[in-house]
Amino acid sequence: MDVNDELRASGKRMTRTRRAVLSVLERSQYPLSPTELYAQLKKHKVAIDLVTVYRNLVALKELGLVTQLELHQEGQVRYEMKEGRQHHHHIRCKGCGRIVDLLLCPLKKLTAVIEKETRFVVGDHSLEFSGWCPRCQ
Amino acid sequence: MDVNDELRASGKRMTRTRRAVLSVLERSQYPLSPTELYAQLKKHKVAIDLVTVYRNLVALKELGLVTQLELHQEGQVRYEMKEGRQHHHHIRCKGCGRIVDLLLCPLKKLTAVIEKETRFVVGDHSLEFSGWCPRCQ
DNA sequence: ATGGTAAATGCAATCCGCTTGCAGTAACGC
DNA sequence: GCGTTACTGCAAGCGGATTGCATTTACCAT
Repeated sequence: MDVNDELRASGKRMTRTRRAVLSVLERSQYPLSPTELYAQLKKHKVAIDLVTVYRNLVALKELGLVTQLELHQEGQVRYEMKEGRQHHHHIRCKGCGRIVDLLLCPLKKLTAVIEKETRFVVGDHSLEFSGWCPRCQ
Repeated sequence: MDVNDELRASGKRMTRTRRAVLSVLERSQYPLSPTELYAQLKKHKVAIDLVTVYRNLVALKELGLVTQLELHQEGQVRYEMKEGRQHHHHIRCKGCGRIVDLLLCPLKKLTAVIEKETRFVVGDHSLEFSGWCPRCQ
């Protein structure tokens, strides 16, 4: 089932702007904020309103095609394509803002411990690091 | 060195409003957002401006007396007294919003791994869980 | 291919958490 | 007490995100 079919399957449509949003997200090496995504679209001469960017991101998130993340102390959200990538976390440089993937998640076991101790059913977790990248140290 | 001395030591003062902010934070069983803190103060008939709450929280954070945290998908920050408590994380119920302390942090070793792999110097991390509490399941 | 309908869009306005500027107030060392 | 300067309140402002509404557009049924 390709993206187009997934959209249709939940009553959504593939539009000019949605295609453009997906395309920029797919090309990006790091998670984008709505504003950054908007800027990219402008640069590629795509006529689109910032509001439409926001609404498309919400739609794609609902569909499970993109992941929303909130980096520590950034005050904005970011999105990245899910598309086959496994669950992972990020580290952000306090100097230059560069964001790097961490290809690990150590929280499987911990989740079980927490569920036992708190009697919560654990849904999501959020884990983000910040620090200084090699260049900014 | 008590709170009063700590304030003076960094050129700050103990004021009526600051005392009230500290008092509410000390009494709270869970981390408070500035707005919640403001509401508590109103309830206790403390005349104070919301801006002053914000500014006091910044000051107390700079002094290292309180910890600021950002829970996943909440869109606001929270503060809790540091006062002898060890580093820990939280879980938040998606139903009722209740916040519970998790008295553990499994990230010491992981931090070393990350530093080796990414060549970042890791500063902070943020780890928050969300799920469903016993009552809301 | 075309017409109907509901999703999607653009624009303006609005919300909400938080910050800033500034003039007046008050803490506290002398 | 007095003077310095941190602190406060009020108003205004800011940035990210959301909402209302009239218009446009995707796409299914015909």
